[in-house]
Amino acid sequence: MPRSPTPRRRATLASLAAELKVSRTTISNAYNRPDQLSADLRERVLATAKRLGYPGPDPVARSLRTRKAGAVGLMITEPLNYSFSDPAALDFVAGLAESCEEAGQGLLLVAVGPSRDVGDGTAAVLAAGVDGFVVYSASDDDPYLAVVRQRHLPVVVVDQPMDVPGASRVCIDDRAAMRELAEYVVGLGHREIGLLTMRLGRDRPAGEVGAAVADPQRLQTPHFHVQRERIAGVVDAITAAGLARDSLTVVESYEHLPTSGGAAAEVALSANPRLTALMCTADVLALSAMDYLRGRGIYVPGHMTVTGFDGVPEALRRGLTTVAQPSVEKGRRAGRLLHQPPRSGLPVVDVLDTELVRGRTSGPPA
Amino acid sequence: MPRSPTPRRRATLASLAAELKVSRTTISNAYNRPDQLSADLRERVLATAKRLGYPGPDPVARSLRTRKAGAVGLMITEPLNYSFSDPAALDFVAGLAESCEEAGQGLLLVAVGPSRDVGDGTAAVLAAGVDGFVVYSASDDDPYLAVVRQRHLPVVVVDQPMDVPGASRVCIDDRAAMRELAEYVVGLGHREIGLLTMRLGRDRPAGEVGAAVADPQRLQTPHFHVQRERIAGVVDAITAAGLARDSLTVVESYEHLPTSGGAAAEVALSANPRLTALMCTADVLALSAMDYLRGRGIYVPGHMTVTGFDGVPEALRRGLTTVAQPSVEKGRRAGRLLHQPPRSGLPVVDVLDTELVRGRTSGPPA
DNA sequence: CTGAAAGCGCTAACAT
DNA sequence: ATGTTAGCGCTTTCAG
Repeated sequence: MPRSPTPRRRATLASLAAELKVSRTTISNAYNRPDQLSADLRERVLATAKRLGYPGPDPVARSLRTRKAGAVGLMITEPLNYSFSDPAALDFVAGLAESCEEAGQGLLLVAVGPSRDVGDGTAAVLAAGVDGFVVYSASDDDPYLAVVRQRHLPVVVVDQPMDVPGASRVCIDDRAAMRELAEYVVGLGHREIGLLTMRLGRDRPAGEVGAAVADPQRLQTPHFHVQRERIAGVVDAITAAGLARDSLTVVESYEHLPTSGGAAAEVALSANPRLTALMCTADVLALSAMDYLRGRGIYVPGHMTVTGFDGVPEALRRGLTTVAQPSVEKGRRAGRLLHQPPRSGLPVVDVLDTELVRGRTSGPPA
Repeated sequence: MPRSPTPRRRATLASLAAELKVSRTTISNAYNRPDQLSADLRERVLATAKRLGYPGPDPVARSLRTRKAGAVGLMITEPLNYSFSDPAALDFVAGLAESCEEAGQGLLLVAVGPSRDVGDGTAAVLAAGVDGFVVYSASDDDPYLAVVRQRHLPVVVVDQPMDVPGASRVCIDDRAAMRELAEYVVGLGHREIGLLTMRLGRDRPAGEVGAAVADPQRLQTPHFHVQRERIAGVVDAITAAGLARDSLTVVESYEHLPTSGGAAAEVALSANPRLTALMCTADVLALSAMDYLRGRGIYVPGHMTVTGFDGVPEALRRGLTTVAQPSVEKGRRAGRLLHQPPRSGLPVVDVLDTELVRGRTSGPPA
């Protein structure tokens, strides 16, 4: 009569070996190197394993021994549930997931809400059993980034920050892309332009909520390289066109909510009612701004030109003028860089192409 | 002069202990139980750690010892990149991620593409260092599910399959929800109804591609409980209304692509041109079907009633008549069930509420 | 093809 | 408050 399939003490490789009166090596080989033992013996091992309810070598113990976790960690600074509402971020995750799947690796989403205390020794970033990290769009001074770096694991950065020694980076040329878009907008004749951007720093100025015009000082402390570059791109275009710097009204959104774009648009328009174009550093911002404008009876592009950035499906569907960037491919590349590091061992910077999409939300000023 | 921050051999807890001439326990305590040693000593430990580039206790070794991985695995049968294109699945993941974040746990996306060989000992499911699994909508006979169960870890099932011994389950009453929707459609006067459904089995009938009418035999072998129940719900309504069983044309879509709904609609309409309503077991199917219909000049709801299932944002925005289910909440509950198992230790079944959404895509037959 | 020995890096009891 | 002891479960040389 067969023994109970669930012995009190969970079966281990050792107990299986004892049961079969063979060495642990043999059991290990049965799982990891089938060619190292007779098919017959292997068969017996597997059968006994099933009988004893042995699930195969413990992944954690194996990881300890082999120094391979079989997974990569994805560090996102935003709360996870926000990231899941930004289609661009999502596409990125999908691309990364795809490359992990190909490589037979797991993808560990690391909980790095801004709320969590870094000092906490149990921080998930520290606890993650992974072979490397992908850092998605972190601020220059993200404390978690420091923690990740400390672990001495391979790191691939996506978008930002720029300067992580030893880390490869996948990005686009944000400045050039935004400049091209701004040149197009300026070329249409716009002279009073609003620029709605995401958070410029991890902090927010004391007492501020929602969105506010970013004063020059705020623009000097940009902890997010990407936003900085995109703003610079617009300034480049404006300057090149001989316009005054103050034809540009920059509004920073502190929150990343579905309605943030509308709120920022409102702030921009009350700061400068003569705006004829709203450029946004993300499609989600632009789409929300459009919803807001429609609610106010301001027609796009008749009364107001609106542009975005990212080229997410919904934006393209709605004809938004924007810069399309290959978010999915970013994810794939980031994964690949981790799974198959460059032969040289030196970090690489992978700059992907973007494309200006002239949609139906831009036109000459009224 | 301080030593090089990167010694050839990576610093370990033991080497730190040696350096400081204290026991390993003390170092361990410095990280895990700050209250167990003098603040002073702890300070010294941390300083030396920094000097030696010691990143803190190795997560894998700690996991082995404590038997906690600090992460839960999410097993999705579909390829990951598909899942990232279904908003309902995505919402679910977002909810799960949220609850993991709350619990300070990581979320490991396990690569379980249909392509991977289960026999492969390196299957990611086996290799995942996790404390439990969430199984999202797997077929009754999913081979990976068997593998997961073998690991003797806590398992929470979402939607399906029904019968996983020992596993809690989060679900909705698919049959009742679909029946209510079908009653509404029948109540509008429809007598020839098409039902477009996702895959009914892991396999597909030999030689089939795209979509095909599901014959009675195929309807007998439903490896997906959810689809089965939803179909049953429609049949319930039809039967209750005194209609013949053959007023219903069931079409099964074998692929899960953005255009699958349209393809299935085409199949349904050529199988029975007199259809006046297309009910779909997923919003993504319905939305695609609507696109198809529009392309053919078939107006909704004038010429054709279309209904969906899930209540994803885009569907609600487009006014689809559908059943809204709380996908995000499903994810949260699943996570919670894993992180805070019921006191009793007994598996629970958590049936969430759904809501019939009477949109603008349903009306009386032409 | 199989086995014996030696840890991987850590923490949990249990002293002291 | 700190140290000692004893593994967690596995893989990997290296010999037979």
